[in-house]
Amino acid sequence: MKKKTTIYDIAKKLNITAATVSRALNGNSKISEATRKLVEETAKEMNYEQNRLAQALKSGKSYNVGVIVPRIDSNFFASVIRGIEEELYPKGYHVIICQTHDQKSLETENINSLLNAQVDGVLMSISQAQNANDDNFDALIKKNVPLIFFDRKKDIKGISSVTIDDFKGAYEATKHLIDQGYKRIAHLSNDRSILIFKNRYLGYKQAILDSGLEFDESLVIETQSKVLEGRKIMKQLLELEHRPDAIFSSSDFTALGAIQEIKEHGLNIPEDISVVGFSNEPFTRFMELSITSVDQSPIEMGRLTAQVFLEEVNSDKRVTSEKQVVLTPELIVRKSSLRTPVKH
Amino acid sequence: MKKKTTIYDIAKKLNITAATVSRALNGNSKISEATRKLVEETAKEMNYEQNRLAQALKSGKSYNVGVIVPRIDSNFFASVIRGIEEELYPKGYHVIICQTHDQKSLETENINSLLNAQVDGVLMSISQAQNANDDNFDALIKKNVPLIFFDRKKDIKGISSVTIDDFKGAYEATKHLIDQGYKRIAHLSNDRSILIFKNRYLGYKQAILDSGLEFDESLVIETQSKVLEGRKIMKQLLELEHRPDAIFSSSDFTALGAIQEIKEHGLNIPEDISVVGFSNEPFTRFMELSITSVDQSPIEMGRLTAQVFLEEVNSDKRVTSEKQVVLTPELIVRKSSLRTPVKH
DNA sequence: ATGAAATTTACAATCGATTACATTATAACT
DNA sequence: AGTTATAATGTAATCGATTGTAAATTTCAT
Repeated sequence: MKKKTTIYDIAKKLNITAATVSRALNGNSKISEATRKLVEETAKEMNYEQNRLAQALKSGKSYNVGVIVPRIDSNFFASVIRGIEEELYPKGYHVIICQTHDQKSLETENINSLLNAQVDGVLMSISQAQNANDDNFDALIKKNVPLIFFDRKKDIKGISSVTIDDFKGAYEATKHLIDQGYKRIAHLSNDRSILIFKNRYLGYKQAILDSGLEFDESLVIETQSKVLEGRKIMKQLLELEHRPDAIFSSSDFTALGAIQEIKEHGLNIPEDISVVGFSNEPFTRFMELSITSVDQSPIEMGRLTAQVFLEEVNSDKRVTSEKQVVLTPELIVRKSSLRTPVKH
Repeated sequence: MKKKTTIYDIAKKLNITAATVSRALNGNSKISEATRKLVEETAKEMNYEQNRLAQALKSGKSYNVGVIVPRIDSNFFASVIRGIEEELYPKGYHVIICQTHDQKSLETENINSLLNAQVDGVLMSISQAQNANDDNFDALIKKNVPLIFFDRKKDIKGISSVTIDDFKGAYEATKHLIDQGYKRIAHLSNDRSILIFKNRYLGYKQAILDSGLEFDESLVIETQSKVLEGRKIMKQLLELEHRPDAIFSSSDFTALGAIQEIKEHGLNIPEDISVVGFSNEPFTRFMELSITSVDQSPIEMGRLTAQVFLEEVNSDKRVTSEKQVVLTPELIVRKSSLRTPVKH
């Protein structure tokens, strides 16, 4: 590598001190207009670029933030990340993305690895908890590294978060099914120690109770957000003596699996069984049988998460006033749940 | 933040020098077993963690590498990244992921931004070129920062790359269509200044020529890898006087768009028109009408790319022997192109 | 013209880890 | 015992940028 020009090189060339160069470049008010201009020009001339590592060492800030998500090949997380980048890049931050693949061990590894890389903060969506302890976050909290949850959060005192109103999203999705005349609505849930899934479950339950339908706990099945899991569960449901006539899934992926299984059994959607997903993944729109889903405005979520981080990192006070931002979800009705209007 | 313990703290506690601590921790052979153990123990005791920034400054290595891709919400790129991470994490590297969204300007921005962050190398899949100049890479090359292309490459002297044999993949896909009896095969191409698209085009062309079919340049359409673009183009093709009876698309996304449009026109797949995509995105398998596609073994590609990087970065010699790794693609035949065997 | 105030720039320490070189302690050998 | 080889540790410079404090220079008023 060609050796980079440093402020010392500039200083030598101009017969001044590195200190002056540094101040000139940083807009320190104690520097005369004349030298500032001179310095800036020669800096450009010599292709000077600030050595971030040196600056990081001095300031204690790396201008790197870690983003931890279960996976990046879902449109939802990819979009959140995009939102985060849009907000953080202009401020000079870089984003290090880590995937947990929903494994607690990888989550731990990622956190340590990010701490080791001296990140200025961690924005994360937690993975499914194999067990209940939160040692993972302890390391972050102990070191006082700003931690912000988005979407999949845990309630931890003092930790900010940006989420959507999952209860409301689930409630409206379920209500939509009820309004369409479906009576026996199953719910494909997920690990309910993660709040979003708990809230989706609660929203579903409340909608059923509010409508006077019978709530049947046996129609709530906990599974993972994977197509094949959806198929497996749906198969079981279809074999029930009194099978459901609608599915509200907490994930688009399981919803997709369910749809495949239903078709394979020769049933029609939405005539025989209706399906609603969650997240508004692009494929829900692109399917021939487009899937009704709940949009979570992921880019907006990413932007907000980044903003909360910036606020925290820029507040010199240790006020750590925890902030809970909650977005409103939007139900997108598509073919998979829309019964053709009854013909007279 | 709690102040971290440094090697000086350890040194003070043991009444030795920071230098000794450093050497002990780094396994320098000039340190006695006794003090080494002592140092290691107290380090653990005091929760010592190496300050990467300081080390980076001293060594000139940041242990960060940049990965630039058009987007991360495609399974292909997400998987390549996963492969890269699997290879690089154990070696202590971190991966900074940047998206270009196929915009040249963002590509430029990302490269500069990564250089500014002092990355030790850049692994990238180039975005569509709005124009022909390669100034983007010049900055990297000039600074002698290891650059490695994967998948979407440009031929630049001295730059290594990891790709698949796109020609072969396209050839076999097209041959498969010909073998199925299709005679008028259109090709949805993409910016052919990017080699993968050029090679897919050439493979398609060669397969047609080899089979004795007539090659019709007007059946080759250049478009972008988006569902809606696929629809648009397909609409035009269907309006042709002598419309194609098969489509070989260089992208799964345009293939999907094409399929939607074909169905909307009341035609049957694969009876009336057959469709083959490229990349083996998960949705190609999950569709009710599963889509024939070409698998690119993305995780393997990622791992190999990372390996090539490690080789380059660890070779103190400036040998810069460029390395071209080429993987073999695999055609996955599915419903969208498989004619039911003729019944007698 | 002279002292005080204001402005500008230089000096030197610092962030934490690494490392060439110097120094001390220990062992070995004649 | 004396000399040398060897092992173990210390000293101090270095990476590049920042910043409190000191010093130099200029400006201004009298």
